[in-house]
Formats: sequence, C-alpha cells, structure tokens
Amino acid sequence: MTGERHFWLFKTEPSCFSFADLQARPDGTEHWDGVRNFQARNYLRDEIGVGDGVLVYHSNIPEPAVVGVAVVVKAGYPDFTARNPRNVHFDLKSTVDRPIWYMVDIRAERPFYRPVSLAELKGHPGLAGMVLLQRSRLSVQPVTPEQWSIIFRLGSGAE
DNA sequence: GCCAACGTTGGC
DNA sequence: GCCAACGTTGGC
Repeated sequence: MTGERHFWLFKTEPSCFSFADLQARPDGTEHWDGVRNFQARNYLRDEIGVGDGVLVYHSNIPEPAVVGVAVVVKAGYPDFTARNPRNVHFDLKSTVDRPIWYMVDIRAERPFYRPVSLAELKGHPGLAGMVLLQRSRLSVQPVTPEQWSIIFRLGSGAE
C-alpha cells in the first residue's frame, strides 16, 4: 500500500473542461493534462498519489467555485500533449527521454450538492490559509485535511 | 474588458 | 544571475 491520503485542489475553466465533462468520460476518468507551471508540475510528478482526494474548482466564470470531488486513479506520468505539435500545450523542449510536463488521472466521485463559491471560501475563517486565497494562480495546489473537510461539508449541503 | 499579480524569457 | 519586458491568469 501507499502512504497516507493527501488532498488537492485542481482548477479548470469549465468552458474548456468542466466537472460535468469529467463525469461524462468513460468511468468518469480522464487524464489531467495541459498543466504548464513548474510548481504545479512538481506536485503532479512527485507528490500526488493514487487515492488522493481532489477538489475540482471552476475558474474564470462569474461565480468561481468548487463544484465536486474526484479521486486520483493514476499517479504522475509524462503529459503526452506536450509532444503533439497540434496541441495548444505543445512544448518543443519536452522529449520522451526528458519529459518536462506531467499529468495524473482522476475519476469523478461526485458533484457537490451545491457549489462552494470563492466568496464563501474567502468568508470562512477556517479557510483563510488556503493556497487558493493566497496564490490564486497556482492551478494544482495542496489542501489540508482540515480545509478538505470544511469544504466537503459545505458542498454536501450539511451547512 | 480591465488590470493586478505573478511566472517566464532573454539581454546583458 | 539580475531584472526589465512580456505574457498569462483569473477575479471582478
């Protein structure tokens, strides 16, 4: 078995790829490709493990929000879109021998009963330390177990 | 659409 | 290796 379970928040623009799109994939599973930021890459390559929990966050919309939960089903491996010249995320510097960019596979577990908006996250005293609220641009970011349980409860309609 | 934040690039 | 210029992100 692997080590303890960790928690993450993945951002996506729903006009590009939404939680519903993830659910619509076979078995609700898709690779999380296209991340082109080194810090996020390091998490994908080195730290995110099978079984870890993922909060899926919709950005760049009128009311940005966490909209659902997913689980990691495959740990970091080279992002093949970096090697496709016709892909928008193509990167000439990434090779088979020396891949630069990585991705993981996630599977949709369930949509939230209600979206938990950015405004709500900002307003919750227990969430002041969230990376999202301090380095909003980081597209793959760690979430503490405490933050996870607060957001999970909010999204489950328990509060 | 604006613009602040911030990551990346490239000249030196 | 510094840092200015530039490009992108993403809330508003």
